[in-house]
Amino acid sequence: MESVGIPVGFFARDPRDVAPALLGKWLLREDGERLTGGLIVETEAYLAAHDPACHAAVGLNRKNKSMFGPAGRAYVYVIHGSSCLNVVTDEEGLGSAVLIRALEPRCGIDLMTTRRRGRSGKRELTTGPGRLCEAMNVTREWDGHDLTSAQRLWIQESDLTAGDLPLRISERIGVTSGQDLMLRYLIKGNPYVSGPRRWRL
DNA sequence: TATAGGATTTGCT
DNA sequence: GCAAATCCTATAA
Repeated sequence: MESVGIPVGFFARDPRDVAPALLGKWLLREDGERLTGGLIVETEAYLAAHDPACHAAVGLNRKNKSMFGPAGRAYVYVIHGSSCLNVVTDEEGLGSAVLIRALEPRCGIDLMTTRRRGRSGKRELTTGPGRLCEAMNVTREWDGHDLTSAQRLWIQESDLTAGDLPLRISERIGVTSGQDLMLRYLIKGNPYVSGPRRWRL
């Protein structure tokens, strides 16, 4: 597989457009000679305006500043002890992102299993935002990393076209505000989407 | 230094 | 399906 990044312009638009377009794309991680990663199957959009659940809603601070940076960069935060990976969207300064919630694991399964401390269940590897970060060794240190760079941690095109995949949209998971907003995007029927089975049918 | 809270995960019923 | 564990972060004292 050849490493090719995605142009910044893909990310520099409304997260409600970016989030569904990311479905079916690769999220890859290379450290040393070891490649891990998979196909994105579930995302959530966090909006720059009128979205109380978005971390940018409180204004720019030390923790969320990368959210206001250039599109295509990583925004990594920690919650309940777990890291979560986002891609920054929109024009610089607005403060929006897409949370990557689940992958279909494809590369470096063994290494990801090790990082997940032996949890080898098919849905225990990269199903859930905290789990996929643990499996791919993504921590807060990756905050601000350029995900268009095709190096070390990046997103790239696959053979799949997001528009051809069966799309389902729902409320976001876990948020305590803005629950009514339909901003979660998933590949319908994909077994690696988080949550109970009925939520992905 | 103490405390509350959160875009989670896990285990048990 | 639910509740507890976990644990970092921010805020206040």
